[in-house]
Amino acid sequence: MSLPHAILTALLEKPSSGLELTRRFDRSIGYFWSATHQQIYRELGKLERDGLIRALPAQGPARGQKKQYEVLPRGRSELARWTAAPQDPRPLRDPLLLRLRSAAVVGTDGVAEDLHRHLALHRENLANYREIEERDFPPGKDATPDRLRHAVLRAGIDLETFWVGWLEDTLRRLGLPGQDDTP
Amino acid sequence: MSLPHAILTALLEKPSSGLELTRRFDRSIGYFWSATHQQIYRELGKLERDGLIRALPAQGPARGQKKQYEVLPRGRSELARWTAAPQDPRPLRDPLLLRLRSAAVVGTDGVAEDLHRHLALHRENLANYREIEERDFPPGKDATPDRLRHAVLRAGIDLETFWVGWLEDTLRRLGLPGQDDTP
DNA sequence: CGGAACATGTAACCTGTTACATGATTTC
DNA sequence: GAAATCATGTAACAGGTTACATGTTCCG
Repeated sequence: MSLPHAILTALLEKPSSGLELTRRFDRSIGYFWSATHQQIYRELGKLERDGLIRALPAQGPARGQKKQYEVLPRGRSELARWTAAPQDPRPLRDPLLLRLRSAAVVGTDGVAEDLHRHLALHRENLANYREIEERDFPPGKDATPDRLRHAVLRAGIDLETFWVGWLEDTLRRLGLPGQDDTP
Repeated sequence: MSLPHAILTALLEKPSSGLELTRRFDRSIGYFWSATHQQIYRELGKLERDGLIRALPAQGPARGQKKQYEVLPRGRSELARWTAAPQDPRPLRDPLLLRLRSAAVVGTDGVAEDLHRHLALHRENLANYREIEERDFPPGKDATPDRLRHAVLRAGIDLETFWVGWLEDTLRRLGLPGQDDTP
């Protein structure tokens, strides 16, 4: 439902090949919409067949040859249509919360260790996002597109902040804080 | 990957029929793991074939007849195994953040209205969760299972709090706060 | 008896995941 | 010329969504 629109957005920001897109989905775009290269190639084929994007002219066989894509007018208007249309917020679906609920029934063996691991990962993400914020959004950049991209990054920062705080708190309340809960 | 374990948890908390499970997935469990009745019936069949749960003895035809399920020992140990096993945090995948990023490219038409709608929905959820907290977790309930369930609810509350704050902030920064941004 | 609500299911489809296949280019 | 890396793809499967089908019980 959203992958094609993620790809259209990425290609409008900068025309790319499949592999370049994959790389970008491992960095900036992937921070809020992840995708593997298999998904991306499949979707690129579909978008091309539907006339929303096209491959820049290239000769020779397909395999192993770089293929650059760009968005066609129909692709841009489809993206504009999707962006303007209302959408309901997706219900939360988080395995970690489910796991705590099941731990309330079958016991907490192994859970605290994994919460510590998650905590470390979220701290890493948070540090990473903060670096990006300092680098890409110094005070003063005020055009609307920048404000929108900054708002998206802030969401990432605030969500990671939430996880770090919640995990610290939960570990403390479980009485199994381990050795490194307040570094 | 997690639906069967959500169902096992729910059935351990209280043996239920398919429809009762569906109802519970619309309330408490669904707050962090949503599922439709079609998914649930499909999965119940699979869990029964695999010997993790069983239907309590009932005669007559299947259609239209209530069917109560309970967890078998193998089901409980599978749930315990899953709960103890490490899992990586799922990468974020949020259509609303993607939409803001695309709005940075194709324009913000229609976006602010929908952000207001989301804001109202998140405020409702938040009020709902706070009521549940007051009702189900008065100060003093301190057994570990309660602390775990309370931690899960706190995550819901904190996440909704994040969304409300982020949406208010984003609407303000976009300069399109509408009429009811600080009620 | 007829309609509403209860209750269980089937089928088709779409999206995402995992494992593997294949050709091209670079590097030693 | 062998190995590593770049680059594009295929196939099979798992999980989630949407639409529909069917029988039962309750109530006026």
